[in-house]
Amino acid sequence: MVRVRMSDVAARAGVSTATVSMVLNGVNGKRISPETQQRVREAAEAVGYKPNSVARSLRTQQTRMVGLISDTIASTPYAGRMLAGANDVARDQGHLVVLVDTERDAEAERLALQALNGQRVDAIIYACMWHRMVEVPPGLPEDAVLLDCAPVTGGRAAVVPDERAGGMAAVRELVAAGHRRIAFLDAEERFGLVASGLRYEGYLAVLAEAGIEPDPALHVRAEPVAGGGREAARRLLDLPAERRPTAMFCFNDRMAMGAYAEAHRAGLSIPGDLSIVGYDDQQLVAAELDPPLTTIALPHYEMGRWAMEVALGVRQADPAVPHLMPCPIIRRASVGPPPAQFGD
Amino acid sequence: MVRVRMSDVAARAGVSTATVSMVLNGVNGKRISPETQQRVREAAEAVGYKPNSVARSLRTQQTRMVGLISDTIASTPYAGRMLAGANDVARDQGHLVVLVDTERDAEAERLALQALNGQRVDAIIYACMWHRMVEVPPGLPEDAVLLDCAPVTGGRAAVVPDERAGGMAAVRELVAAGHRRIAFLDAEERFGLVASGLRYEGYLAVLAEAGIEPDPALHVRAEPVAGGGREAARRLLDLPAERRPTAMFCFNDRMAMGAYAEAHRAGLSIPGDLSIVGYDDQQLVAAELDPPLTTIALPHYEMGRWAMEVALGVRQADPAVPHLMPCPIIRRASVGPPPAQFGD
DNA sequence: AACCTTCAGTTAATCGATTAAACACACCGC
DNA sequence: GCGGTGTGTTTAATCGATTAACTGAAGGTT
Repeated sequence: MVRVRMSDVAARAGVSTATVSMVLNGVNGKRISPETQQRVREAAEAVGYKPNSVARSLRTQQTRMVGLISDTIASTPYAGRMLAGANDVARDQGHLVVLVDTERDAEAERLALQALNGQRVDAIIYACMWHRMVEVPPGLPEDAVLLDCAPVTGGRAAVVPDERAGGMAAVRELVAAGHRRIAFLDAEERFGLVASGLRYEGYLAVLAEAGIEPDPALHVRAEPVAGGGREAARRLLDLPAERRPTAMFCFNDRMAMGAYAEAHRAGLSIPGDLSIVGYDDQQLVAAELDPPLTTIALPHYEMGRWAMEVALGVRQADPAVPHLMPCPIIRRASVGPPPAQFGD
Repeated sequence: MVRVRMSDVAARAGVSTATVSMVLNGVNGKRISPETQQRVREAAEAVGYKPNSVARSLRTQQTRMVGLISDTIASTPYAGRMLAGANDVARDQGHLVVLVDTERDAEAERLALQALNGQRVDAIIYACMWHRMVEVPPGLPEDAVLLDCAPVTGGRAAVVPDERAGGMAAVRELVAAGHRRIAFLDAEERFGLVASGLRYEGYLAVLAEAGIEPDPALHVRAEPVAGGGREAARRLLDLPAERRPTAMFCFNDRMAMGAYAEAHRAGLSIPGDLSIVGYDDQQLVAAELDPPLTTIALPHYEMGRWAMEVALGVRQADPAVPHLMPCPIIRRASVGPPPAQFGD
């Protein structure tokens, strides 16, 4: 791996490095004769010249690198989709992404920010792997973009999923199928999930628009994992027949997985006896349940793209209010009409 | 964000930039009086000096950045664990990781390599998200490290999971519980998974060491997803009672998920009537099945660490042969003794 | 007194590009 | 013959650090 410098190209082409630079960068204000351009290009090709971005960055004050600080890359399967979205945009714009995982540690965050600042990255994205409200870490540049989190103080470009609309889409799907007794298997409040309140708002909004009186007994809370979903489903199925739900909207796909298990135990078929909608479109799971789960997808890829587009100035953002990214419904096979005795 | 240069610190402390550099970098061969050191440090603190790594890199010819080329960050939930391992080591060594996703496209790979080379990263890791044999892309430096893949031609430092040992651990667990009729729910050959052959080798090796004659009817293949697992399990459970397996070793957790479903349909309890072991320890799934799945974990985090350690020279690797990373068994609740009538 | 060491720093070259300003030359008009 | 204009290219400063080589003063030796 020999290092070829611009001066090597210049020497071979019999010109100065200035000329080489202008030719190779296609500087348009300057006029270089076509013959010289040709010679320079051939020389560069011949010696296998590859520009040294470090030197270029020093001079131009841009590194064409974007820092991506994330609170956890390891522990969620969604992280990849965000990274992919951000990465695709970065690539198209000729940028590279520098990834730092801070594991939600304030000191690590400080260090990361310092390192990225030292590397003079052109922009910074601060990403969370769960939709959260965050205290913006001190030292985060004004123009940093927040991804899947919103600043408690406001005033930063940020993108989060439109959880309320997602909740509405889920419940509308059930209402459209004819259900009127629709349960919401929510996460317990102690987990402090902002998604929980918003999805519930969506749930209530659609019931209202459909003229359905919400039944408090159908809003149950549990741990947002399969076990919790199972337990919540059991409580609902234990209700007297006339108060029992014909459909369940689950806070996430894992709870839906638990609800499936409990439905099977109770001898109920899905969607014949019970319809279920999840949330997250968790890869390797939602599509593999039996029957495949109708769910609301979290738009991680799109949010990753959005954040990178704003970071690189391809798109403008209003820092006053977080951008709400739509959560599309993924229709599979877990929703059907309510059982006959409940039909109308 | 004012840019403070070293010369600003030097001016404030009344010394030259050389002195500032020596003090701040703790160059030990050089002697700077304690008082001067003190003054320099105070000046640096006062003006908020942060070194410009771009300039430093240009001079020292090291960037303290490592390139990580991956074939897909988006589509697998394991990617995060690899990244986390690599990232942790990089951080401890004062390095940053630059991530590029090539989506298995040769042209994108070429571009990525060129970009990383241009940025003069100190090392390169080439990562796959499924254990594969790969053609090393042209232009990949000699000292690049392969992660979760092995070069078809050999000769590069590489790390892959020890699939054979993992298969052995899985089957030993079942043998130890008393099973003798153990099925292997394998992936179909057309998927070209190197893990498949190796896990099967492990399966056969343990049967041999336990003195169990392998029954070809118990080696079934299907698509390595839940549906495939279900179908494979059905074929096995349809066998006449005396040839039916009492335990199933599944190629992956998704197939195990299908096997669970089929077992329930057949009215079999796990692990009372049927024991199951998976592979992958897929997050958000293996632990959430009911009962929680005993499985073999893929050591993604450890492989990520190993690769980064080798890349940064913290650890030596033998390029002649890929390093085999152990796959630990994760004991949960899906393995028990065989049903009484099969006991001995 | 002449010479050598040691100490505490400074000077200046260097890394490899970019780019404003200067320069050389040809051509043109009067 | 002289200034003006255009063209094509070079010169040299610059980005912000690192570091080998040097300097100048103080102290020690013979």
